[in-house]
Amino acid sequence: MKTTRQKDVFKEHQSLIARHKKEMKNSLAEYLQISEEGIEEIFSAIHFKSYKSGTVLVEPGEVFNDCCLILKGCVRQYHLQDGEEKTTFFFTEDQWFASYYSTTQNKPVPYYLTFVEDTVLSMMSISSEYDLFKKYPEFESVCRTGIEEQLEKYQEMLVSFMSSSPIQRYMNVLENRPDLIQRVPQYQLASYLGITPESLSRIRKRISSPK
Amino acid sequence: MKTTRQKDVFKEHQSLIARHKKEMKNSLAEYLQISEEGIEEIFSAIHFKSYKSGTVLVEPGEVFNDCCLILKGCVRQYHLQDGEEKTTFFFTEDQWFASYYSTTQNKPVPYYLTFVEDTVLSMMSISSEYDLFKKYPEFESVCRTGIEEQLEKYQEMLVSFMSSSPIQRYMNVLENRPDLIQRVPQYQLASYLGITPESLSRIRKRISSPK
DNA sequence: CTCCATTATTGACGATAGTCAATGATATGC
DNA sequence: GCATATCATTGACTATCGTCAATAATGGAG
Repeated sequence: MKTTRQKDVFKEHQSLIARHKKEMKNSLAEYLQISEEGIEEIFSAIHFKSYKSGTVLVEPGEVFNDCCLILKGCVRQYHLQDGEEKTTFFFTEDQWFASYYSTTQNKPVPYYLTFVEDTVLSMMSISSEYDLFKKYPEFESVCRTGIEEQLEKYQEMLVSFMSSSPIQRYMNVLENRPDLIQRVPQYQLASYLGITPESLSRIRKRISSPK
Repeated sequence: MKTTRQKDVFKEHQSLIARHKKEMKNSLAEYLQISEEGIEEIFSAIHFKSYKSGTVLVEPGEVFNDCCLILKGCVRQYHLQDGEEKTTFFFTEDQWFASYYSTTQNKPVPYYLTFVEDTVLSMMSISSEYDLFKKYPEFESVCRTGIEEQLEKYQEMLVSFMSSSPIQRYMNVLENRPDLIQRVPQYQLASYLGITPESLSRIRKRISSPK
């Protein structure tokens, strides 16, 4: 994006959105054995939106009502602790996030969600999701399966984090999400690994020159 | 349980199971607006079982097919890493666990589930769960909500673990799950906090005598 | 291109964690 | 109740991390 003017980004995103709209409709029709109108109704609840790098999607104190899927870009979740930013997640292409708790209990989230890059999201409000669940049990089934997968993924992340050292966690990112190291500033990656930027810098040094 | 003979434990568990059966049927009828027969069918898929402390529920290499709710007792999840036990979860009363991944993909789990205490579980095989979902969308709805809650809980645990130091994690357990400190051997708690038993011992000392 | 703000690296030092070994305390089985 | 295995604590030492401060590199804005 470095030398690309915003206008171009926007244009690029528009065609990307058009492509994804088509794909998504096809997937819906493929996975759901329901009427054409049903597909239309579900599809029309999905919104596509383009965001500029550095902007904020949600911040502490706000209720977060949407389920978001990343079509392109990167979203960072973090909160402030004693004035320090603690980065807890990086969401990238094909990952989704939501806060059912915030929506159903009408409670503000305790974290920020910001865009690390120019980003394109598809999103559905959780209240329409719930309405559609009632109307189309098959849709609920598909989403439930997705939630089960997500649950298992977070369990694994927790297990992995709990049972490894900072250096192992860094190697783990190197292996499983190598793109992150390019996409994300190092001080954000550091707190994502549960350490300080200085420590991460030294870990990288240790790895590159294993004397 | 120390001075209780196994026969007594069993008897105690039998009456506990009887009580929970009644309660659970009532809850089903309360939360699900479906026919009497539907309630019966769902209820009959739930099994109640009593386990002795120290025994194993699942071990690496086995496929884990049940969704388990703890009525009484404590289950520990751990795996071996370089010959070391890494404890990753303690499940206690009213908590549930399952591995949808293991069941649906027919893949063995990579961890042990063992009983830290004499334990009573109610369980449903995930395949019957899925069958019942098809037949009773309302049942799926209720379970889906439970899974959403669980997902959010694990996200929060991960955030909490990532953004705190060993001593903060210990204080966190002291605050949120004080019973664990009594119920669970310290070396297991240590690896649950991501540290060695020696370090936990020193942390406890630091806290008790803050010179 | 230059300037300036932000980010990354390095150094020095104290605090904490890991490791290995020894000793105490506790539980468990016989 | 005693013997033994397991678990918890302590000590000594090393490695790593956090902190604070200084310097170097990077990247945007104008």
